[in-house]
Amino acid sequence: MISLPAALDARMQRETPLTFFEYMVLSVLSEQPERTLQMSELATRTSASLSRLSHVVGRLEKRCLLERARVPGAGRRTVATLTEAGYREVVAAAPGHVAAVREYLIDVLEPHELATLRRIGIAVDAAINRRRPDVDPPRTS
Amino acid sequence: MISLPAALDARMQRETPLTFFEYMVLSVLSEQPERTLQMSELATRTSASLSRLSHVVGRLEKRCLLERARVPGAGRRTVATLTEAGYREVVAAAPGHVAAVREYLIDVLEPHELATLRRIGIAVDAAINRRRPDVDPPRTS
DNA sequence: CGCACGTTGTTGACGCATCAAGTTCGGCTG
DNA sequence: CAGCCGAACTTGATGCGTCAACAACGTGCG
Repeated sequence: MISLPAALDARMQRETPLTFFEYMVLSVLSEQPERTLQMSELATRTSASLSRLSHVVGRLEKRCLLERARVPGAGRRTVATLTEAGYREVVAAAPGHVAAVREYLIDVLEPHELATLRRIGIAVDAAINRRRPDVDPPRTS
Repeated sequence: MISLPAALDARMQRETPLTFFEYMVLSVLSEQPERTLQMSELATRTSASLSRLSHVVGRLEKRCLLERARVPGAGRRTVATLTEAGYREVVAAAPGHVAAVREYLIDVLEPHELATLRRIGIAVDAAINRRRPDVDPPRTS
């Protein structure tokens, strides 16, 4: 559990100019209808805090892989949209990412082990979010 | 896999003045005969790079939780030794750490799921270390 | 006997995550 | 309709991890 994320991240950065998390962000966007998603929605889908996402999106914007735009007349809502360059970047990176995950995880497990791992993930997530259902919560105490 | 380490780390830092990794370091030391271990050995047992360990040990030393000492006549060998204060710190932190791991992982799993998870861990570790058996390798290319 | 090399650690610079504070909206309430 | 509150982001400071370079120490080879 400790080694796997580190190993994946290390390998990704060797083969592509993308962090694992950056890849997740771009990847989620690429699957969206207009390649566009609101920041807070993007945050929950990548299981990141809004703060972290904002920083990362800021960097990705500087690298011209996506763009931000305020949604007028809708509070402070902001959407991020994948650019053409960003789309090409994800597409180029995808095979390597998939291969890494297969090599380190999927391919070394029996089908029933994978199924169990899936159940474990769901159970653990539930346990974590039971008393702390929010990421980046406002200070209530 | 992504959420669990973050959740554990967050909870530890709320309840104790120790990072999960700092806890591991102190904990490993506390189980040693003289509460003493060589840096490189400590690094492998905490699955960290020597560099990372050196930084962390440096900080822990500033906080007087352990001490470093060169071993004369043995290359550049250095050993870290837990102080009394360090020992008290681990002992105080231990129950919280154990409780957190139980709450988020152990207690939400069926025994057979836990057993499978164990096998998964071993398989994944093997896959990761197959072609990259060294941490912090010298640049050979 | 000297020096080149491998081992073992340490250090500094840099990048990323986190936390707390600030900002900008809309909506509700009195 | 005025002020207040919460939602949705952003920003800046701080701390940790990583990488590459360096440092210190034996050892074996020529």
